[in-house]
Amino acid sequence: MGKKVTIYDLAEKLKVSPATVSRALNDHPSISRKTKERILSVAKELGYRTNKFAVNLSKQKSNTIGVIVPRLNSNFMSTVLAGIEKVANEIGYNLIISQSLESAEKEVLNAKTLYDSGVDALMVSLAYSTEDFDHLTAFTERKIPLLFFDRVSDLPNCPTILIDNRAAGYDATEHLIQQGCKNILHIAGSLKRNVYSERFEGYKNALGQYGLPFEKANLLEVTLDLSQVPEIVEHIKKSKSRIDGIFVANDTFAVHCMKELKKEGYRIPEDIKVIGFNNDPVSEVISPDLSTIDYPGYKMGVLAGQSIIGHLNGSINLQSANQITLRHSLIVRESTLNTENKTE
Amino acid sequence: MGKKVTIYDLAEKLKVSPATVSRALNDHPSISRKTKERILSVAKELGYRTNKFAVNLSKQKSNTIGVIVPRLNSNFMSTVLAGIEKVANEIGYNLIISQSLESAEKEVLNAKTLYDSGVDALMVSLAYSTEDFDHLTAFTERKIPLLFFDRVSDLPNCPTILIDNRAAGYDATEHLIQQGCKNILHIAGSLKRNVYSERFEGYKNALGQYGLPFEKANLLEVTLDLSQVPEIVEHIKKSKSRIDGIFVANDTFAVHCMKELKKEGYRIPEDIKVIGFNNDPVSEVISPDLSTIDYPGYKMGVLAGQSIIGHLNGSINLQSANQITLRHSLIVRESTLNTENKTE
DNA sequence: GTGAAAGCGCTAACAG
DNA sequence: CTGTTAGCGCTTTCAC
Repeated sequence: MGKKVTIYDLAEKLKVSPATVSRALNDHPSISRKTKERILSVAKELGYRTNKFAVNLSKQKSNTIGVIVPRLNSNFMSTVLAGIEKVANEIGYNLIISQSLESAEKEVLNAKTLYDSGVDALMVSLAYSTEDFDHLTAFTERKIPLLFFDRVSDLPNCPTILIDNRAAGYDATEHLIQQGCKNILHIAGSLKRNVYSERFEGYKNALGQYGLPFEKANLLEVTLDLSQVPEIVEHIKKSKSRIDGIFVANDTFAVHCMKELKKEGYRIPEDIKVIGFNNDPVSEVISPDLSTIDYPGYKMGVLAGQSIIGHLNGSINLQSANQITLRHSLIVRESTLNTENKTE
Repeated sequence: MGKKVTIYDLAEKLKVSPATVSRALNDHPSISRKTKERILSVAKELGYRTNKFAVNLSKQKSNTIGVIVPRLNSNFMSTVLAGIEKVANEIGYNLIISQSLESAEKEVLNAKTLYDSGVDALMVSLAYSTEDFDHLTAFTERKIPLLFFDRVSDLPNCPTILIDNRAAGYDATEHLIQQGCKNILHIAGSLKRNVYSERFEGYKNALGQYGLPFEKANLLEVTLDLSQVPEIVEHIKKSKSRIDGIFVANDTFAVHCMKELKKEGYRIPEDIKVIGFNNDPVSEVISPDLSTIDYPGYKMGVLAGQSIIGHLNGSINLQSANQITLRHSLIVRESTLNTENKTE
């Protein structure tokens, strides 16, 4: 592999113009089959490799998609990313991935960097603390496709892809109610984010629907950091009216609550039933295994990728903000088993 | 935010040359404090944003690091990536992440793409099926730093970062032996990859050290796909001499084996002891909780990032191929508890 | 301390 | 079907 072969080298060697070489290399229709072949063969022979820097500058695009996620290392997010990467990779786009670590400031910085890097599109799932979206409107103003997934915003004209969190929250809560729970605790993440606020709404709606009162004390808004598990359990122990069901906004946290509750002598599902969210691998490993809401992360990634690529190719009209809602589903396992017959 | 402000616009407005503007923007020493300030202020005022495409072309570098991993969506890998991203992000490098999906062909393709994209450095963790490394030598030939982590190669002059898999395999096996196991099964991944072959070696060494014979039938080389769990369990049930210990090359697989074994009536650790590898979150969730080897993934990512950046900055000599070995540690939990006193 | 000018390698409008 | 000619926006010698 030699050093730096350019289209000029090829042009010179073949006694044609650089333009012709460029066209041949890009399979331009108006180049004779013959010269195309000659050029291609010499290119291969000399080990020519196209210089993306030059292409990018000339075309003002980079064949690159930027992604900002709260964090890479959660099962759900890495699964989504795997889906995105797969489709991006297949059609030859590179993926620049950055994490906001749930910090709005970092999200802003990342957005700036990606903007300056000249990404052709941006996909984001918002940080906990993000409140305004100026760092993102810069993209839409420049007509750079901007897509939200999972943790979305209400920015106009931006495709979003998510599940119906309200319905999912409703389903989870309804299930607990149907299994006999009367006093259900809900453990939520930051209510600034749609995913948590809507799950909470679903929870409230279900309570209302079944004639159960919503107690303020039964909503715990936390960061879902595992270090908070003990205080949650403490809360449950101290609760005036006995809590007999918990709807947790994610499986990991749910599972660790279960562990702690079991240590404290609670029997699940006899004393207290638990349902999580996400269908994380841990939900199948805990004992009793955890009822949950299946969240199709990989599919979400794939669809997000396809959607953004559609916009990039102009095959979808960016103006008509479209929203894709994926189907979730309730997964019933042992942690919410109705044991009334046995325990009564 | 206006449209496309270039250094020429600034130059014109300020009656200076583009060169001066460029220097000022890059904080070049030979520009007077005064003009520097003027330029900077006008730049801000006009909303100037540097065009990376032009910079890249001019400098022939991209401020971008490529990463190829087998897959994004494993807890271990996403944790490593989180570490890499953190340090890359901090010093202003972008990360292009791609997955080989354990396929050598895809790895080759990804390498080509990243090469053409002009990444300044490449970090890779090899696919199962990769056998030769021509797709990677292209990088070293062009003096592009190439680093391996976790699944490494023996390519000369490439920094690698890993743990001592042989010692870790030894430790795991030794632990089982010390807990009274006499007939230990080892479930390995592709023995083409250092991580698995060396864990296997460690296993064999430990057996030898303790005077236990190594039975070929006790080595199972699998893809570690969960669909293989049933056949593993079948193997255990059918084994001539009763298997009393299993050393599994990763926790996820170990955990699912445990579930299946429990279903089949095996008591863990009484009938059979199990130890995994990675200290994956699931290892703490299964019951009995799983003994394992702690694998510092995040730290590995951080160090890998720092190492490659050191090379990029020239602060480390690329020629002196260095190898960083991280410390692993045995984590003893219930799944390997010696219950002899109780059961005898 | 600042300017002029030559690239960096490729693309694309316009001619022929 | 092919060549000419400007860019794309920034960096960087080499002068002054």
